[in-house]
Amino acid sequence: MKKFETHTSTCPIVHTMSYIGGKWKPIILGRLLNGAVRFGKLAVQIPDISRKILTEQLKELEEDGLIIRHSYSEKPPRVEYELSEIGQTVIPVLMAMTELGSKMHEAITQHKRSAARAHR
Amino acid sequence: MKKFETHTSTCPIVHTMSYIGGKWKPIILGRLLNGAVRFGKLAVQIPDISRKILTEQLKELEEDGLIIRHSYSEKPPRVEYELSEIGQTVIPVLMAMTELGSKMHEAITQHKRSAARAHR
DNA sequence: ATTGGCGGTAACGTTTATGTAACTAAAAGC
DNA sequence: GCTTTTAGTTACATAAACGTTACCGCCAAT
Repeated sequence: MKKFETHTSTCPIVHTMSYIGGKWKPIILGRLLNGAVRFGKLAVQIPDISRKILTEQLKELEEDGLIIRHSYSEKPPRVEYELSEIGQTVIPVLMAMTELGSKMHEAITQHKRSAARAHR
Repeated sequence: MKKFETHTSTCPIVHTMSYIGGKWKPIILGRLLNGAVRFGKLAVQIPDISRKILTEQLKELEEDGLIIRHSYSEKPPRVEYELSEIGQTVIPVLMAMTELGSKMHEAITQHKRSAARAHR
């Protein structure tokens, strides 16, 4: 079994969280799973994110090399983002998180109902 | 292939992040993989977390039903935390994150070196 | 020359997460 | 009833993340 190191600067989990953690990065990455998507489409598909934050997160992901930015100088300018090779490696984690999220959410909702019932 | 929903309140990834996201929760959960651990030991094993935050995060994990708190009224009081059944379900994600973290960190470090070299 | 779509940036404000220091509770042994 | 150990809590402060609003730069079509 893998070691779960403690020392903050060497723990692999800490690294993972620093690259794909935060409120929006996993969602953005999830949107790029099926190929390149342009900026405007991302903004529409993730309605609750502000454009500023979207730009910011995309820039961080690009700096870390998880995504690639393609800028086409066209009639209306077009900018697309797609997963890089490094970015592809996060797919299993995204899948595991998706898998877990739906199951766990039900279980926890259930758990909280019981807990609420219990302390009455 | 799984759907990666967008709507913030239904996206499974968002749920996952809300339960095990944040700076410390994945680390704490990682420490509980091999069975119950007492409060003091957690504090020692995760040196950079303050006791207040540790308490706080443990309480949240307990409220969500991911961990179980056992309090023994003994000579020096003893409190142990262990993964619940729900908590066990996050193990695959933790493993995937660990797996990813070490590989990706190297790749990204490498990538950033090249990027730095490029813009000189 | 002006308008409209796209992909931003700048200045500023708010919220949420995390941190520090000092204090408390409970029980066993003396 | 005082001390020691463990596991907290309270009050306060700081930092990191996120959000809002308004504006900029480019180009093609009118």
